Amino acid sequence: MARITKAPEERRLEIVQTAERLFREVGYAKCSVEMIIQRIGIAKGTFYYYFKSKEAILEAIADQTLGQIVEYAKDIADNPSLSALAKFETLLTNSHVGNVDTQDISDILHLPENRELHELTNVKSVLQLSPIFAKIVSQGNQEGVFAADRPLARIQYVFVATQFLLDGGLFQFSDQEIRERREIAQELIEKTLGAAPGSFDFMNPTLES
Amino acid sequence: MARITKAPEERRLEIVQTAERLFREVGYAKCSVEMIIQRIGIAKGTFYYYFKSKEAILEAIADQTLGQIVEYAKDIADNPSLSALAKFETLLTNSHVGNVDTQDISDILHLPENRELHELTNVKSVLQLSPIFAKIVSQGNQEGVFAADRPLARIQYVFVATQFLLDGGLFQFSDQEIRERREIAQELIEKTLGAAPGSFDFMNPTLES
DNA sequence: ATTGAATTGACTGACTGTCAGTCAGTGTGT
DNA sequence: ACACACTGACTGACAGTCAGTCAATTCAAT
Repeated sequence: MARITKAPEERRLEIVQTAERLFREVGYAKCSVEMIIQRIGIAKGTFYYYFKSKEAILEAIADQTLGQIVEYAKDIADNPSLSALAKFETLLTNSHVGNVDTQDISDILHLPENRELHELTNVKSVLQLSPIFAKIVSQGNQEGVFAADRPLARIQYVFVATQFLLDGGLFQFSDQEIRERREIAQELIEKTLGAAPGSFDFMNPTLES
Repeated sequence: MARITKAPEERRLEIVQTAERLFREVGYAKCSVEMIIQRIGIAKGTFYYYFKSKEAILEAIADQTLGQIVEYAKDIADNPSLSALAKFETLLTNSHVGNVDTQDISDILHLPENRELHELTNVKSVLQLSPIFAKIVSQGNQEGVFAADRPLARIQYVFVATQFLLDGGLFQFSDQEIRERREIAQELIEKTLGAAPGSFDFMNPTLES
């Protein structure tokens, strides 16, 4: 077959992007390496030249996505002109923080067959994002809006609960159940951080359109 | 080969038990159906005569274990001579409730390669156990030791956090980190249920041996 | 400067081994 | 003679390997 060489960067990206699209279309388990390489038009060996296993590329995709989110969160957290509460509002309402899934990738992750990847991503996102949130909590302590010792442990607790309970597919809750649990989440986050009741009202907008 | 026929019940149990032990020893993914049947001395077809897939037996094992725990929890919850707090203490300290894993099966579940099963079990245990806990919370409300509306949603929130955060392998925390997070957990559970500070001291025993 | 030999590293694809799952058929108790 | 437990060779699919190919790059000799 005609041999086409590309810059490693480019090839790697090509493989990642194609794999990502296929994982979304048919699910990780059902997507064979064969499918990926045929779609691109490369040989089996090329795939394994870049990735040591099929799982490795999955992690690469997840890490890449999470990396973008972490970067975004850091930007917000380090912005000196925002109050702690404003930072929380930005991170929790806008954006995909607290919900690892980019719009694009969320479908993949919520397929039942991708449970494993999903949990992996959830865990990683908690571990990487919680220190950033903890920093914001410390800022809030200094501003006097929070009163929370051991910010990291506290943030992790509520983060995990919110992440795993409210995040997409895991618990198959109805809209009503989700709404109720989000209200509880707000109350508990406020209590956990020692914030005034209502501080996190943005989590439960009363939609009057 | 010499053909040995057994009562279906017995055969089924034999398969489940052997599979359970092997999953523990080598992990679910790395344990082939071949291994299981060779250990027992049956043919491939026999395995598939009893279970429609490899995953099916995994679920059977998980369900069986969870079933025992749920039954135990129900017994405690329905015991009219125990106070709500006593019930919580029994369920949270003794036993494997809030930690699906039986001593025996916990090793399997915490192998990294069994992440999928692990999450499955965690989710199922939350869904099945939380209504039981919610009942105890209602009892506590009547006794005046708790003040918690929407008990189910509340319980699920703290349950998920505690389960996913503190349970075994997921977050690879050190002993020190676990201890700190358990203290936070106690505080938040008390706040969630509107219980007096210290009500759940049994969660963090000061060990003076 | 030009040649061409040596080296590198991206790339190939036939091949291996493994495994989940199937099925046509066999033995056994009632 | 019937049904039900059981058999094991077989299939198809797949992840991963490896010996080798090819083109670009480097560099030493002319």
